[in-house]
Order: sequence, then C-alpha cells, then structure tokens
Amino acid sequence: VARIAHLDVDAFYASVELLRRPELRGKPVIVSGTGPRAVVTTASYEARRFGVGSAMPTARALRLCPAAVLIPPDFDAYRAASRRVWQIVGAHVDRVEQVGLDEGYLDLDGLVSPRAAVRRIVVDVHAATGLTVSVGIGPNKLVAKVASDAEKPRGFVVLSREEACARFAEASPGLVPGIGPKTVARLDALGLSTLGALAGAPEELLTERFGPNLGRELARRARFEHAGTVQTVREAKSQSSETTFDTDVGDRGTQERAIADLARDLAGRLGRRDLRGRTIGIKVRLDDWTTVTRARTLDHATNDVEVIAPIALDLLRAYDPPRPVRLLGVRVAGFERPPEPRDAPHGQLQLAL
DNA sequence: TCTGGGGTCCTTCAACAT
DNA sequence: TCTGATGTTGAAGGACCC
Repeated sequence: VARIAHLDVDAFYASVELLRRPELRGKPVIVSGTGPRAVVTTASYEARRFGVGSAMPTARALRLCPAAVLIPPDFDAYRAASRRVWQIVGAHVDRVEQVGLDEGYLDLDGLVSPRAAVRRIVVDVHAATGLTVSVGIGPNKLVAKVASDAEKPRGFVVLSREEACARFAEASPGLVPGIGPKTVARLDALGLSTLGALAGAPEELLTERFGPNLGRELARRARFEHAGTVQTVREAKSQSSETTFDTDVGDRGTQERAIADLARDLAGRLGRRDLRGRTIGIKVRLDDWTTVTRARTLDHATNDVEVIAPIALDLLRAYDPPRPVRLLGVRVAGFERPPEPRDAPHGQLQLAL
C-alpha cells in the first residue's frame, strides 16, 4: 500500500501570510490580486467556511465574506517558504516530484518504515517553517493525491486502491484529478454521477462516448488505477506572459504597447533562465471570452526581445481582433537544447556542432 | 457572478516526407 | 509512376491543474 505519498501544504499562500502577520490569525484571509477582475488565489480555512474558494472572483468572495482581509500575493515569499519545505522533504526522501510550490509526490520504495518516515517529515516541516501539511499515502499517485485531499487540513490518510474505491464510491467523479467540470457534466448526462457508477460502467460505453484514450482512462481512474511514476526531473516546455485588462481594450495602439511590454517581460525571464525557443505565439481573449492563439515557428531558437516583439505584433495585426480585447499574452515554446547544469568537463574542449 | 496567471497534455487537422 | 499507409511537424483549440 505505502509506495507513494502525496504531500500538500495546507492553504499554502494564506498560511505563509499568517506566519508573518500573526495578528491576522483566526480571521478570514484571502490572498488575491486587487483590481476589478481579480480572482482568489488562496483562502484561509476561516474564509473557506464562508464558501470562499480558489479561482473565485474576488468581488464575489468579498460579498460572501465582507470581513475578509485581502492580501496581495507575494510570490517571492512563497517561493522562499517552498524551498525550505522541499529541502526538508529532500533530506528524508531522495525521489521527490514537486508539483507547483505547495505539493509533491514522494517515492517511498526502499524505505524501511515509510509511514513513520512521512510522519517525521510532517513534524520536521512544521517545526522548521510553522506550516502544516496534509498527506496521502497509497499504492500509486492517484490514490495518494486523493487521500491527501480527503481530510485536510493536517490530514494523514493511508489507503489501498480497494479502500479508495470503497471510500469514494458515492463521491462525484470530479473528485479525481483529471476529471474536470466538462467531463463531469458529460458523465452526468450519461447517468454516471458517482465514482462507483463510473467504475461499474461498461468500458464500451465510455470509449464510444469519450474516444478510446479518454474512455479507457476514465474507467481506470474510477478504479483508482494509475501507472505513473514519480518524475524527479521535468524540463520546461514553454514560457508565457499574459495580462488581463481592467476594462476591455479596443484601441490597437494600447494593444500593441501591451504586446511589446509582455514580450519584453518574457524575453527577460527567458534570458535569466538561458532558455531559447523556436515558436513564438500570442493569445488573445475577446470581451465575449473567445480565446484565439496564433503562433509562428522560426528556423532558430531565440529569447531576444528584438525578435519576439516584432513577431508577436505581426501575429496580432494579422489576426486583427474583431472585438474589444480582455486579455493579451505572449508565449515562447519549442525550447532548444536546454542548458546543461553540469559544468564543463576538465581539460576537454567541447566542439560546437 | 462574471470568471488571473502560469503551465501541461491531448486531439484534430493539414502539409509534407517516406 | 501512381497510390496508399504511415510518420513527423506545426498550428489551433480545449480541458485541466496549481
């Protein structure tokens, strides 16, 4: 059973804020941007009691919980706290897959007493950072992930695959990662509104309605079957920079200045990581929420603003947005030869090919 | 009530190569 | 030489995740 653990810091951003502002403890806290179109990034558990949740428009959150304290996100602080957490985890377990700042999978294979080891990690993280975590342990990543979610905050749930099936049989299929709102609605229409029903559904029905890949995957997930391994290294595939305007922008000059700014920001970030990509793209979201992307692939990789910005502007002009624009973004993908972190071999010349 | 920003992966289609 | 099957790339859209 105990092959993989999923570890998730409770209300991560809000908890980091509470640690440096203890006077706010016990109050509902919402980490969110300001501005008319902001959404909630993280809500403390006090705020969640009012029905406030992540990804909810901040205006609505404040209507649900007018007393909430709004804090703008400070990603530098969250990154620093995250590094401390995962450094402690890494001291106990060598195979770790970090997913975002606040969660990750631990490969427990080879540990003599995996549960006790994870208990130690929980205690150590709390002692060193003041943060609490929730843990799920199971035979695969899917069980571990759902188990860590089941009893937060400060959860510690160990489940076999069969126990997971039984425990969540009456729950919505949306409980399972990878099954989002769209798929839940389609399953509902088929009368499959619980994981138990989905697990018992004939596979032909699912593959017929969802295609061979997604159909089979849904059947497997409903049974909590998952073969994925803990991936300790992952390479970036793309990087982007985008912005939503406070009010929709119809003026082309304003749009073009925004694209230029985004291109400059993106090129700067790529440069700092020494990443170069061959595909330059833009994203345009209109006032009616239609989203359009356009991309062009070059014959060489770049992270130069003087290359990225003109192409992005060209793509914008070619698309010629037919309605006022709510969001603009610039993206670079198709990274070439990711920079090798190892230092140059001693006494050996590397031939540039 | 009116929906952020940063990503990944999948699917479909077209063009081109083998 | 033509045709069909198959693979690779790129573009675009969409679902989903934190």
